[in-house]
Amino acid sequence: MLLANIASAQAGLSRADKRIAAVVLDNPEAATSSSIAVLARQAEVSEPTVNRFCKKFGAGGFPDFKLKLAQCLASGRSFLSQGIEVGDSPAIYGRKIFDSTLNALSVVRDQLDEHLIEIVVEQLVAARRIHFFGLGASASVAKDAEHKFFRFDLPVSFHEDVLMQRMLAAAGSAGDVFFIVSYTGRTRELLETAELAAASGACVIAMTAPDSPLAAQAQLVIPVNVDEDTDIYTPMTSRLVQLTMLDVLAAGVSLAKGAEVQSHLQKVKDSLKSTRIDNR
Amino acid sequence: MLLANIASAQAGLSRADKRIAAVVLDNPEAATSSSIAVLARQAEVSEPTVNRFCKKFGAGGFPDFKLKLAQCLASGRSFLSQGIEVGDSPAIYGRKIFDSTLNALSVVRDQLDEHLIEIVVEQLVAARRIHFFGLGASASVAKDAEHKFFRFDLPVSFHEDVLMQRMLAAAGSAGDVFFIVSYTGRTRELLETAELAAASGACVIAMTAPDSPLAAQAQLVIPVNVDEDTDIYTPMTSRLVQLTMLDVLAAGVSLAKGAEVQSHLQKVKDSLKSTRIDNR
DNA sequence: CTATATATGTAATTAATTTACATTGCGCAA
DNA sequence: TTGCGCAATGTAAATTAATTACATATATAG
Repeated sequence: MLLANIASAQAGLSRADKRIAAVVLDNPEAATSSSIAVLARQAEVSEPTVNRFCKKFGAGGFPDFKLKLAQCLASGRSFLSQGIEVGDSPAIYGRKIFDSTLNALSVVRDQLDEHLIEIVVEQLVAARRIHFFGLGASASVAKDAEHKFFRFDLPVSFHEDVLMQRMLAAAGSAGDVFFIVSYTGRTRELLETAELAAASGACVIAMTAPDSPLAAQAQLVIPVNVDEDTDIYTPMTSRLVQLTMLDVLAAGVSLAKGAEVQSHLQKVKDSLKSTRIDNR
Repeated sequence: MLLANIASAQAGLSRADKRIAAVVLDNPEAATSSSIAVLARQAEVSEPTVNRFCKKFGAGGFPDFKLKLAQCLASGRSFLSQGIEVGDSPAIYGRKIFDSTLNALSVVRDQLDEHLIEIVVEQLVAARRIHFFGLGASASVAKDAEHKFFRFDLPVSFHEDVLMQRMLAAAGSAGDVFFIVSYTGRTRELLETAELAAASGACVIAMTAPDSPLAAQAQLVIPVNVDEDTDIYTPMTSRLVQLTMLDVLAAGVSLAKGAEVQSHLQKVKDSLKSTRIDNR
């Protein structure tokens, strides 16, 4: 975050600030453990200039700046905002992908809407039936959700077949929950399905981009607005954010159902044992 | 890392050190931005005692200690090794889940095997056919892989049907790649499928626990050994690690194929346009 | 070309950290 | 029990780091 700010602001900085930025960007790790005097010397700049530089970037002072820098590095954002390029070695593009994923997750973590989670969990626990719908890349997310919630003895189903989705949506009623996963929130079929479901009196929960038509249609929206380049790669980080959010919801459901799910879990686990080669 | 050390050492500390540890563990965030004087006051201890405490835990001094603490927190390990408990609010269990996910990913990031990635990418690019197999929770990972690699114009298929998997494996030949996803690496059906595939001369790539029977069977193993509690929750973090590894492999494939995939991507994207309500 | 604002540096001040040394308290042998 | 020795902790001084106030330089608009 901080590093990215410095990098992007670099062009519009004054002479001295440019030199400081260059030193910091060149070796951020070193910067986190140097004193203001060392940094000033390296940038060939006076100490107060370094201090002012820090304040310009939102830090309370030099120590605070170092702190933020360290956090920025540790949170795996070192390769942030650096797209994958043609010459990248596996180690480099691997790191870039992990870093951007880590970044996306930590941003979402810091913006978790406690109240929303509470409400969605309530809806899921109370539902007569829960349908997970998704298409394309979001289908595997929905599929994962089905598998996860099934373990908690919820009446779940998953469909990626558009016709099935429509039929179920049209046949919905109060007590049914339609949980629709979509990265864009603009897929026509899912929108129509959401409309049908809403019209039939069911509860529509959308995990999608917050400003999308699908979000507008849904009763509850779990916002997933990760900026990413989908030109070359399919949604990567957004999908992981979605899955992690589902993990959170699943945890909420299991806490809400409490002991009730334990026996069901045991049955599921027992049924899996015989499929493993050493019966563990 | 640091926090975990302090927590585990806590019992064997002296009176003053115990008090410092308690203050730090109680509010690590605050500790990162307080001065040694403030911390000493809170722990009702002298400043040099705090300083010595820092050095005991491998820091060069108090500032270095704060740095390490900040890194530890920023890397999403604050709630680490703290399981979800019954009284947890959504904000708490949400954070715990995100934190453990973040931690798992950053551990894997720091252990990426560049050479392995290179080899797997080569195999995928050269393959005549690629079959993604998985069962249960791993099925949605395999499904995601299919969707992702399809975009790169690779001859992919996905099956979660055990019979289909067996038939395809038995009918395999050199040039076929069987990419098998399994958390445990002990599922009998997948093992037998892997044996069949290997016997038919195909290449078996397993994304699974490194010390499992499936790993032993495979020609290439992408190790995913995340410790997690699967008693209550289905594999969460391991699944995300698997998906992210697949993202890395996909990036590798797209880099390897270069311009060749661009036109295919465009075709896929064009075909999706009309399914979106505003033709974006 | 001057007035004004902005950027940078110098030196002094203040705060933070570390070091050196003194004191306390505790276990243990005589 | 008493006093020796050692580890733990504290005190105060010295060092180092960071910030502030102010002076000077540099650029910019009129």
